[in-house]
Amino acid sequence: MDLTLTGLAFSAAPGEAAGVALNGKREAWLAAGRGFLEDPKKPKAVHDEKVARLALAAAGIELGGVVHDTALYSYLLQPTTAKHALEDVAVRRLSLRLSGSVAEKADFVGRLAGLLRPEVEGQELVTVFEAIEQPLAAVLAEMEQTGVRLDPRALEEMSAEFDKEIDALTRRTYQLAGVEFNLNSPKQLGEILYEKLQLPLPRRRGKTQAASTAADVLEELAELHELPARVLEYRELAKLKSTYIDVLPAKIHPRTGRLHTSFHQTGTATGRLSSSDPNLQNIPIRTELGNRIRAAFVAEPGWQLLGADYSQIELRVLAHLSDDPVLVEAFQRGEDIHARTAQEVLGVPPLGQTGEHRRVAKMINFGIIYGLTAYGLARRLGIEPAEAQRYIDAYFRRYAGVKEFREQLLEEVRGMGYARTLFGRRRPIPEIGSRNANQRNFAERTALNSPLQGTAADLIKLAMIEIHRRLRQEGLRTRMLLQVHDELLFEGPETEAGRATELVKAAMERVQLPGGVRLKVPLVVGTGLGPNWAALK
DNA sequence: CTGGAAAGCGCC
DNA sequence: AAAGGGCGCTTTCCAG
Repeated sequence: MDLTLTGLAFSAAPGEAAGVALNGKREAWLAAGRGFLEDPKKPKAVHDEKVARLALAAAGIELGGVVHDTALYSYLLQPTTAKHALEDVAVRRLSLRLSGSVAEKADFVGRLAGLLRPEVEGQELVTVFEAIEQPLAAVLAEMEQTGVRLDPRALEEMSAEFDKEIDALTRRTYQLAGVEFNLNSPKQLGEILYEKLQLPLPRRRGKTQAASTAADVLEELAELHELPARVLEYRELAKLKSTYIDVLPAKIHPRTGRLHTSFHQTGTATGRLSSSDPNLQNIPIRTELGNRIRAAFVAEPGWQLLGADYSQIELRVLAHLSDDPVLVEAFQRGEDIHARTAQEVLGVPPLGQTGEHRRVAKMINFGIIYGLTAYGLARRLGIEPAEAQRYIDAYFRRYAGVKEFREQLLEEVRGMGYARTLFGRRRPIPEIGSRNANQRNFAERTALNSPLQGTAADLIKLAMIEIHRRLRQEGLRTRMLLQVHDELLFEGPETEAGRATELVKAAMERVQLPGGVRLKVPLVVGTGLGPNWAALK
């Protein structure tokens, strides 16, 4: 089909998806497709630009022919703005409101493409758009449509079991409090802890100065009284039950029998994806009970799940961007980075290191990525701020390249007003020049973190595009299911698991930066196969 | 009854 | 004055 597409819009009736393509003469074609997924919770409409792409494909319009995407343009230009649906962008950029007709949408898309494309070009965002976001959209659409299999019976069993335990913990807590109250209410719990039981009031936190009952506070109070200990147990169970155990089975699609998340490509300030309805990027893994929920994500009979994750990707990006000799050398030699930091900062040679040394070093490494303060590190390590400050000073002495990088980066962001990833993706940080120290400190943490988190996001997105292409090229049936920031989940026939593993690992390790740039440090990828998501060892 | 803010917490 | 970056979901609580 000979179309010069200059835009994409979307509109949908129940069970139907429609794509609108627009050419240079502002004539619109409507391509409708039936049989796309309906959201059982929202039977009204599909309403998603990725589905519109599939509708176009169904009508024989090549996805490769699409050259503009106004939602993605708008996002790349203003990633800290929340909404990029056509309605929102039209109001923001054209001061025009949609009346609803498909032809009007097509018209607006055309006008917006003409307005936004030159801005994208002027801000050197074309590479990010063409090499990353545009090709990624179709990959995400396919992942959403594929969905992931969930064993609802496993969760139903857990539901009954959790009910019993939650009930027992509730009764025990009431007994310890000497009164019944709403355990889900931090306000009521605070009254019990700090008034009735006279437990020591923690430092007031947050803008409301409410008496905190957060987990780290309760952990300390648990040394003094049984009640906070039981509340912590109650909270873990209640959280898992209300957020996952009771919700996920209800979201299994009646026609596919699988769970279909939505991946949002225009939802984060840094370039990461997000996931919702349900969010499959926050499935529990940390605790024993949580891991049982993860184990309910399973492969079809005769198939296996394949997991692949980047190891320490943000620290590797930091090594590349900063060119710090110690950090680069450590990664080039394949060292355990937390052990190396323990050696550099705590002065303990690898063979003399205890678990505690490593825990502290790990906290410091993570803290660096997030722009830690002495106070924050002290609170997390349970030490004095002065001691934490000595660690931070020691870190920047030993990793002088990181210190230098941070200073140059802040200087650049002050001058430009935005931070950039290795690929040129931007994040505006206007508060970097604020006279309010609070705002400015926050901005400086953002300025350091955004290029690290954002470059890591760029890298895995590139890997996803390449993996999708190669799986297809090799004729494999293995399909991509989920992305969880530095991890990918696949499902495929057992018979091709070996080939798929090699393909995925190779693509992730050899991910090519636009312009043929190579990272100064290797990208290390771990893989695992198993019948369920918790068993990918 | 609905919407939104807050608190809290799941993940990377 | 706050005190580590990025998300989404649940519950409570309160205002309209």
